[in-house]
Amino acid sequence: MDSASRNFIEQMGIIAQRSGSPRISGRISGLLILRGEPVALQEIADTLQVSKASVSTNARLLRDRGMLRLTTVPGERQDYYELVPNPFQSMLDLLSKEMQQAAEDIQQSLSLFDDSQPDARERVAGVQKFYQGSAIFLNDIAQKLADQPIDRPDRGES
Amino acid sequence: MDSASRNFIEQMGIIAQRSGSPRISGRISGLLILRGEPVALQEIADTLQVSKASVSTNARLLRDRGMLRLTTVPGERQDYYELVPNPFQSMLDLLSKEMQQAAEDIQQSLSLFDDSQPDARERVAGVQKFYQGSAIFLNDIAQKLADQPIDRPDRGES
DNA sequence: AAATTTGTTCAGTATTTACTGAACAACTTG
DNA sequence: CAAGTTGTTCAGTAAATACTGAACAAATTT
Repeated sequence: MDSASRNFIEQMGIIAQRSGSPRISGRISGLLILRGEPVALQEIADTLQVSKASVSTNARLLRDRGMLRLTTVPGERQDYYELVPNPFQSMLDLLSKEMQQAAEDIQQSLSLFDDSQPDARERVAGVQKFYQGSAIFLNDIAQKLADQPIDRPDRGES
Repeated sequence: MDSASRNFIEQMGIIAQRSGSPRISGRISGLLILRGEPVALQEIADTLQVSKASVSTNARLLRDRGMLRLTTVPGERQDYYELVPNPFQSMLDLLSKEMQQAAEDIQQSLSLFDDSQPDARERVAGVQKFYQGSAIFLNDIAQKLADQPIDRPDRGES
């Protein structure tokens, strides 16, 4: 593997880590972005020089976030992973859902306040609005992103 | 302190933790949102039942993020912390800067690719665009948020 | 200047998280 | 059905992070 690719993969690992995800998950994304086609689990492990246990765990994490999907190859027994058509849209979709969750948690908390401290209640309501609004905004961004996929030009379905 | 307030503070702690920040930093934000006025460092520590060392460290973290500011009270020796007028705008501003940083890191990485793998290079460029675009979007959201502060109605300056 | 107040830093600890190797389960092939 | 392949789970370990108490520094008061 060339040094530019290695650099990109490591970069993606660092970015993942900065945003609170396991470094390996970022590296996996990086590798699959570079490849642009399905890659076998064992090959991912070999290329990144990590255990297949880690690849299994982190690939599932990314799958749960909707960024990867499992594919199979006729006549092959191995699992292949590839990017979904618009991985970052999926990422934002999930982020939006998390913000929505936070909004609901605060909404719940807000309902516990009585009228004895109207100002505080008002400010909590403001926080709730922020999370609610952010969830919506993120959703909007994800929508706009749907028009400019980052992985492959196009591929059709069946 | 009433149970609604305690609940909100804990909720903010959990949300902070979910997004990769120390739980205490979330609790401090929560407390200051409820209060809506400057609170002394020692009082924060007492109220949250954590060491003042933790409050000192985490308050600085929040200050670095632009969410809190240090204020002083005439005739008082203690440090007082309060929310800035629009704490969540500040938060998004910083998030935007981080995305911008990621965009630049990938840009740097992108420049290392030669013409031998045009497709991969193209996809990396797509990732770069995503981060770049997200940084801009976040900035836009922050701007819109500037109109609806969440802490106090208004307060003037001097 | 001694005593007091107050915030920060730092060493140490506890907790959490990431990762690995090995055992296992499911499945396929001979 | 024995042998081989492949992914997952789990126990254990290594590494990172959060937090505390204590020492310290800076400033104020007596």
